[in-house]
Amino acid sequence: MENSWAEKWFARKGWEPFDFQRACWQHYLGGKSGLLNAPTGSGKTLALFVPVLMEYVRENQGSWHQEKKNGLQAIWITPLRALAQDIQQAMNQVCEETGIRWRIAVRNGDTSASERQKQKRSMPECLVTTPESLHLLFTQKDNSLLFKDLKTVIVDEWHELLANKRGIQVQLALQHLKTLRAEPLKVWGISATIGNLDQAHEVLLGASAPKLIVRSSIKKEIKVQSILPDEVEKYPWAGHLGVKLLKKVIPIIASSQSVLLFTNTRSQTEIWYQKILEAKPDWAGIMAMHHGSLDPAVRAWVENALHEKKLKLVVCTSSLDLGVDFRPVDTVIQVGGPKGVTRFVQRAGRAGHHPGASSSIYFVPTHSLELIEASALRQAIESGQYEEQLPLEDCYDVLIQFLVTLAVGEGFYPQQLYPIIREVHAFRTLSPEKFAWLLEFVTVGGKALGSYEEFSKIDILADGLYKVSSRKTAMRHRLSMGTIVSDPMIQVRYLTGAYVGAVEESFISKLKPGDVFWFAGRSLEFLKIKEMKALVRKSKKKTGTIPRWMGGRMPLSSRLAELIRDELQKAAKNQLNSIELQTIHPILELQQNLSRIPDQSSLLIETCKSREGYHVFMFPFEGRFVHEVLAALVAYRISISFPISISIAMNDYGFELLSDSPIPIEDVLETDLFSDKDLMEDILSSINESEMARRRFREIAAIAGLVFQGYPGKGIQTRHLQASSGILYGVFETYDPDNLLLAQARSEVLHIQMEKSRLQQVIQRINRQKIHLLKTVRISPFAFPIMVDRLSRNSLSSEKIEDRIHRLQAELLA
DNA sequence: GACCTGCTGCGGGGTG
Repeated sequence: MENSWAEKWFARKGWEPFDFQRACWQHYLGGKSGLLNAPTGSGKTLALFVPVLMEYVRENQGSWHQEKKNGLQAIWITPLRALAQDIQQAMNQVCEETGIRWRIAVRNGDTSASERQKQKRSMPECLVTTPESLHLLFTQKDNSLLFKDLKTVIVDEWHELLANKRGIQVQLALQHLKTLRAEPLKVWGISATIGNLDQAHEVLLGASAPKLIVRSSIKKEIKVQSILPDEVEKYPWAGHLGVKLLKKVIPIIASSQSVLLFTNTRSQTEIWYQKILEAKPDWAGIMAMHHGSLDPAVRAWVENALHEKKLKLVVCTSSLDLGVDFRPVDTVIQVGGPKGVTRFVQRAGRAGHHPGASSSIYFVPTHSLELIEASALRQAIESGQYEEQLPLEDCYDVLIQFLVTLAVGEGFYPQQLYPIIREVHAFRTLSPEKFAWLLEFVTVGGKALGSYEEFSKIDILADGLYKVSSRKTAMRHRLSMGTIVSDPMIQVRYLTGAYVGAVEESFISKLKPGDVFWFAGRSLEFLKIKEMKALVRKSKKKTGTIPRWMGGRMPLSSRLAELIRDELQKAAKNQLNSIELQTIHPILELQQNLSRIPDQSSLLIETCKSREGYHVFMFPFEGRFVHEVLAALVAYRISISFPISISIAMNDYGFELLSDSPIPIEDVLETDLFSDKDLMEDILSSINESEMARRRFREIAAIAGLVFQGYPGKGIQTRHLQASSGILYGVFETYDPDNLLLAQARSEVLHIQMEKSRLQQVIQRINRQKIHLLKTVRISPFAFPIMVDRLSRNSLSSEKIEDRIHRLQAELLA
């Protein structure tokens, strides 16, 4: 009977609670922790907020009208600031309608100083916050008092945090909060569907926690509709823009109320925005653009206008993947392969955003082969195959930051802290020796930095308490908390001083005064750099470079890669059971005639001679990160026996080796080109590992608080970041070779950058596969995009500089 | 002959 008010309240609203909501109530009131798996827009916030209230009412003997202030009862962690207000509103509505007097407050970077003060005097019953802001609370004076009444922590969108360092922050925060409470703390995660929900549960709640995953039975129907070119033979074989299908996209937008058009890159967003505006000038006031380099104020305006149904179209990047939960959108268009099933489903879910509604998404291929990807995506959705989000481990940078956080706050005793850290999934194997190393590092700067005062952050007080006493250290630490390290950005402003947005410094540094570029939907002429700002004015010129940013490269997920190989297998057997495969048939036929279509049991290798030289193409279909390493490995192993210079290129489908002399591929295939033997050694010899580790170290040094990075988008203070982290790297290498942060940098190169485990699986797969080595008379449709990729950029090369010069000389003399 | 790229996320407080 104790949840009767909730039932009545639902009934009064004419709702029927979903089964999963009831299940959450039951488990929650039974004192359990767990993980909720439900699609967005299905009422998952209510599923957990309502039982939190129920418990409160129960503990107050049914009286919820009391005036007595209660302490903080629940913390709601969200990865996005933009979600906080929405959650707060939804909760406030529940409280208003049920009459429960709860104060629900938001605390994040937008929270004003006065609001912070207010919260300090008296905490609300429920705090909606980010992982970073929660950690900032731990640096406050007497902060443990804030949490004395805490009963619940809910981690929203856990799948977004699980696989990155923010997820480790969440793990650390949970473990710490548990120690502040005598009563057991209830912890619930909310997650979208991912391939490893069990693991998501374990990481959040601990290996020893009883497994409790509540799955909603709500099936979100997702319809995938590809926009097909009229004549696939004439559609580009390579490329990434897809604007040739603009004519077919316009009518879809025209007949919709509000559309989100997702692209994969910021420059692609700029281009599509321009092209649509050219085609439909009358949409000028009702369409907008949204990506990470735009002025935050513009972005906020767009989000708001979307909410108020003022916009017909927003062209965007992943910046709108999340955070439009409560915004009305009826059509979603995806331009280009989304590279992963989860991302695609996430985007599709932006449309028809309420229980029961189906979502439909239009897919616009940017080149012909991408149609295979569309077909694979549909298969993935039908069979429910999602990517896994793999948790990170042993991130000492995050742990160092946390140690300083605790020391800035109330301080810690190492012998008490160590077992607590060991309870955290990411550090469950942390040895006492390593912990001792970390303590030495934060107190005296380790072996290398001992003489520098600024690296001796924590003092050991007389009673053994580890505490930061320097106010300057404390302040700097608060300013640089968090695990997100941005690239150096430079502001773009008009001569009048008006702010346009921020672009990577590397882009601006390539421009000459007078160059014209498109940015934020405007044609701008670059004038000069002044006070670390790029000054521009409006230009009438319609042509110009589009800025390129230095974003991520988003390789094809291994799940989707596997499904693409499945689709190829079907095509090879002529089972064209999707409209996409039928459409692309002429190209597949050409591939078949010139070469062959690889299936799951075979690896296709093509060789070809052209004016450029001798090509070898291999098609593992494993995504560009893996191909990059694989290509370097193969080139290296060839070069051991045959001293020829080889340049390499790759895309998500395969890679190319190019040389001016014939590549003896038959011979090297016989010598176990893909052998497991000495695999890692050969890989490390074939790539510039130390340079990669050095670059990786930049982020680690920033998170560990060794270099102060300032704020992103605020000038160019970050310029020296690479330099100073590079110096530190060198110092550690020489004077402190056992430094755990160096080891971490190398491990991140291997596991994150090169996807080591995936690489090993690929090698194993290739060794099982039958190799088809074919000589083609001209470049095949599969090989063409890889070649284009190489032509369009100066791809990395295994060729030594001297060799290249020699070759160029020889060409000149010939 | 076809082609010309590379995402997102966060963020001071104690004292006078």
